[in-house]
Order: sequence, then C-alpha cells, then structure tokens
Amino acid sequence: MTDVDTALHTDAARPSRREQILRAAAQLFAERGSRAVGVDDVGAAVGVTGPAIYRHFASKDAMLAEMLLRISERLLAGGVERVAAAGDDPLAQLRTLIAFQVDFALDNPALITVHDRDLGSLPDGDAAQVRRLQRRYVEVWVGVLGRLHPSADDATSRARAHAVFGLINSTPHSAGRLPRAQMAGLLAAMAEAAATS
Amino acid sequence: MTDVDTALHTDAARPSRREQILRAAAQLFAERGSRAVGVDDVGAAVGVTGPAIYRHFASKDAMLAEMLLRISERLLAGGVERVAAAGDDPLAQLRTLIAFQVDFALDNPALITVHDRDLGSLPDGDAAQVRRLQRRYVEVWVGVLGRLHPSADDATSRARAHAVFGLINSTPHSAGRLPRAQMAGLLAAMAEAAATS
DNA sequence: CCGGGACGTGAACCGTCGTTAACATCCCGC
DNA sequence: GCGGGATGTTAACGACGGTTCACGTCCCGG
Repeated sequence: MTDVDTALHTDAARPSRREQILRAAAQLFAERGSRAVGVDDVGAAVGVTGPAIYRHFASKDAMLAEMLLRISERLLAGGVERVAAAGDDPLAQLRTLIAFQVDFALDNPALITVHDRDLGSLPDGDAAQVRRLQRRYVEVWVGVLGRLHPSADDATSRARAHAVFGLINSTPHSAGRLPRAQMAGLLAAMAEAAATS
Repeated sequence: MTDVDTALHTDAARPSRREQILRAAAQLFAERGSRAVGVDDVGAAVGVTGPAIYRHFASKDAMLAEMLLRISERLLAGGVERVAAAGDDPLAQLRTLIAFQVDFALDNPALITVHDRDLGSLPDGDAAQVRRLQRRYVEVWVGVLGRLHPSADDATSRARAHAVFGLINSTPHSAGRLPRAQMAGLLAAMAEAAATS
C-alpha cells in the first residue's frame, strides 16, 4: 500500500513535521500541562500557525493519545525484551529492568512527566488503552519482583514496583544538576536497594 | 485582631464551607487536574452553585494557591520539627523524616498528586512562594542525607532526596490495594534502603 | 423589630481555545 | 506545463468556563 510507504517515509526517514510537532508538543505539555498549552503554542514551536496542526493530527486529543500510546508501547516492548534477554536469574532481570527504566527516564524526562500527569485529559477509549499497556508493563516488573521476594503476594509486588517507578521517575524533579552517568549510577543503586529490601 | 478571631473561628472551630470547599476541591483536582475541574464542579461537590465560591475565595487560582501553600507549609514545619526532635543521629533523623513523609503520603494521596501536578497552573507569585517552601523542605532532607553520606556533594544529596520523595509519593498510584500498616512498613523499608544505599 | 452583613442564586459577560472553512502556494508525476 | 495533493494561512464559529451583577434570604446584634 502507498499508505504504508508514505507513512514509513514521513515517519521514519525524515524527522519531518508530524514528528517535530510531537516532540515540540511533548516538551510544551511537560512544561505547562497539556491543557494549558494551546494549539497555537504547539504550532509556534515548530514555526507554523495553530490550525496547520490539523493537517497532521485529527485533534489535539489525538496528538496526546499518540504520544502516550507510543511511550507506553516503548516501555512495554523494551521491558519484555530486556527481561527475555536476561536469562533466568531474577536479580539479573531486575538489574536490566532498572537500567532500562533509568535510561528512559534520563533520556525523556518530558515524556515521563506527561505520561502520568496528562493521562486524565485523554478521551476515555485512548486512556483505557494506555492504562492496559501500563498495566502490562507493571506486570513484567511484578513477575520479576515476585520471584525475588517469593514470600510476598502480588499486591505487595505491585506496590513495590510503583515505588521503584516513583524513585526512578524523579528525574524531572532533579534533572540536569548531576552529570548523566553519575545520576544513572545513583538511581540504579537506589532502585536496586529499594527493590531488594 | 477581629481578623484573626474570625479566621480562627471559621477555619478551625467549625469545618465550615471554606474548608469543605478546599477539601472537595483537592479531591476533584487530584482526580481530574485543576484545569479540568470547573468552579461549578467544586460548588456541586459541596451542594452549592459555582459562583457561591466567590464568597469564600477571590478566584479559582486563589483556592489552588491556598491549597498548595498549606501543603508545603505543613511538610516543611513537620519536617523541621521531626528532625529537631530526633536528636543528633543522622540515621534516626532519616527514619523520622521517612515515617513523617510516609504518613503524609498515605493520609493525603490527593494532596500529593495536586502538589506536583498543578503547581504549574499557579500565578507566578504564588508558584514562586510554594517553590521556596518546597526547596526549604528538600534542604532539610539534604542536610540529613549529607550527614549520612559524608563523601557525597549536595547535588547528589538533592537527587537522592528527590528519588526518595518519588518513591514514597507513589501512593497515589498504588493506593488502597494494601492495608495501610503494611503499606507504611513497605514504603519505609524501601525508602530507608534507598536513602542509605 | 429592624438594618445589615454573610451567604446563595440565576443570568449575563467575555475571553480563550479547539475546530472548521475558504482560500493560497508549492511541488511532483503524468 | 498542467492538475492535484500536501501543506499553510487567515478569518470566523461555537462552546466552555471564570467572573461579575443584581437580586433574594436568613440571621444576629443593638
């Protein structure tokens, strides 16, 4: 299909418009919150007027939806892949999961912020889909944490997982103040200590 | 001053209106985000029409401002007080800080959520004041963490503090699934492990 | 008992913002 | 080189939401 061709061309090859828009929007949404950012602001950020956006997205909500869906999919896919590649040792799996999440959080503090702040301003359908993906990602962690703490029930493992997410996803609050490598090491060490405690 | 008298009377004695409104607003803001909540919604939540709110608050922003200021002040005051009461041992200080923050996070998940999601939708002046209070609270933690890790610089301690906040403040994401005492124990243990790692 | 302040109400005002419409422009393939 | 699709622009529409207004009611102190 020419559809797919075009899509591949525009989406991947050149980082063109649509992608620029998504990136700029992510930045703005993270800074001010999606509801506080106007279509005109997003347009201006890529050197275009507001309504021009509707050539690339059906609506503002659709923009936010695609953004959140991508993040959730990336996290889930990455998590599954890392765990699978880590062999059978739960501790090794935990370490690779932590490293993965830390990298993501350091590379995309803006996405982290938007991800859990603006989920609520999403149309019900999309919100549900994002939540499904999030839940599956959490379950990956729950599995690993469960094997690491055989006596703990799933509810405890889930709470532990959320706590570790909170720890690692603190990057938007403490960003840039520390060299990346140092920050990565610190977060990884803290996360592992917390997860195995 | 009659001012103070009245304030004390209305604010403390009876949990009347103004207070009801603040509580209801906190709940709604936490669920949907302050910008997605209309004045009418807040009014309806306390059995009153929208405009009635302007008998108690100068504006919607003023409501949010008072909410965030109170939280920040409560945290700072509580933190300072606990540390002072804990003697000289940095580990004892850390433990009491953690217990304090865990209690707060478990008692007020809604406030936690609003606190760092809606700070951005605050008039510049109020936002700055809230940030000042936050900073001072963080500094309390930084002091303790610094004494606990003598070789670490302040930037590291600050990052550590934010990470621990993220860990403990994960309560809105994993609320209610675990009995409170169990959740408190889990979070405290994880936080201590992370902070001392 | 009566005058005023606290508290509410419904209606109207007005700015903001997402979205659409009508109209250009540019460029690529036939 | 010509027609059409992709991409933008400006202007306008319509809804929503914060805020104000004019008007009631209730109650309490002199």
